[in-house]
Amino acid sequence: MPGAQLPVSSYAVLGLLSQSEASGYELAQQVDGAIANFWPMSKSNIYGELVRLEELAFVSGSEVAQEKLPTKRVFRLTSAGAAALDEWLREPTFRKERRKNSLLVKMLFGDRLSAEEVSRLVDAAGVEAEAERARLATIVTMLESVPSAYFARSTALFGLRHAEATLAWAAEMRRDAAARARTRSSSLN
Amino acid sequence: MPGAQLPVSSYAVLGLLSQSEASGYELAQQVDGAIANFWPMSKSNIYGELVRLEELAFVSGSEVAQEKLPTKRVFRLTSAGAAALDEWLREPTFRKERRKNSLLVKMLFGDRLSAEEVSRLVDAAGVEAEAERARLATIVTMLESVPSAYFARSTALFGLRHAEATLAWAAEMRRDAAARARTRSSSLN
DNA sequence: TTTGACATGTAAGCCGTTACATGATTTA
DNA sequence: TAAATCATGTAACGGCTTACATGTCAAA
Repeated sequence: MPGAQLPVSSYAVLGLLSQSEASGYELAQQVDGAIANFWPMSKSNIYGELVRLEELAFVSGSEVAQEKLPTKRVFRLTSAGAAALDEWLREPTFRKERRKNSLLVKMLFGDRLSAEEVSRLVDAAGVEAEAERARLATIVTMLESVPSAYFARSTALFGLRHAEATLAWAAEMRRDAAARARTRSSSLN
Repeated sequence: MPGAQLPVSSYAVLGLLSQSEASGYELAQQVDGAIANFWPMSKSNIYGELVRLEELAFVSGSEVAQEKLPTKRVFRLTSAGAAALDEWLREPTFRKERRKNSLLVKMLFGDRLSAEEVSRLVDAAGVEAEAERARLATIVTMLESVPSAYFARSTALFGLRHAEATLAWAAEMRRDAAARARTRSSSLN
């Protein structure tokens, strides 16, 4: 009876709690810092997961009073939670995530647009990808010198390579569009 | 009053209907053929969209009786539907799709795994990416010779470049893991 | 004095999935 | 005779989002 399958968000929370105990509020901050790049979670989502995980006894929360600040509930991973996390981490069979990409939906129906409008879409995607590329390149370089951030760096590197792929694609699209414009205008003459 | 924002799935259906009228059943088949790579939709999803789009008068359905086959409802795009589609297609501001990737969640917590277990994850991702690469490379090449499939090819090319990016990343991870194993064993001596 | 950080949650609702339900016809 | 294709949908539910609700304290 291997653990009931939980949403990935559950394991993301378990993973964070495996590094250090935290309140829901603190988890939300941590998510924005690291995981959000490839697994965004809203505040409500996190609080909801904590309820679920506590019912499963995968985490246990205890109130911690603070001076001059509201009392918070700090959660820590239980051994059952750690076992569930590790089991999931080892599964190489990540259910195939269908990557949804509305840019490609637009591209597919590019026939309905003018060449200029298509270019605008491609350029916008390129600009976005370049920003992402620069952002991730910085992070990857920074983490290079931090041995303990080996795995964090690897996730950023994945994003970097994919941003580069998008840029390469955009460049190819621009070249193709130019070539297309030539053959089309010549066939019109 | 630019159109109320509909889910991307609505526009995907409108896009397909802009190419030819079709029944829900036929749309489901078309989705599996092309769009599913970057915007999968279930049968129920499609039927649901058709209900919504018909209420909005973006499509209109009419029953078509068939010999020896069940009657079907064939939908065609209305001019209002075409306008809504084109407006959406032109928007270069695709709301940022959070690309969710559970592999990266696992990688981020790679510290909890042994080097072998991490390798297994990376290898599995590599195998999957290679299959995807090969599949898409074939499609891109095939569509190369079909001028009318220009945009379909461009979507496949995007997927191809991203599969290559994943492969490149996996290769880097393997190299890093090897280097890491060396420095770690030497520091243990 | 108002804004922002700290802190926790509920409510409503959308998008989408899987499973279920039905029924004729064709093919193996 | 069983399975697949054609054809349309409903039901139930899961995951997640946004907006709402509340309240203290520190800083600008």
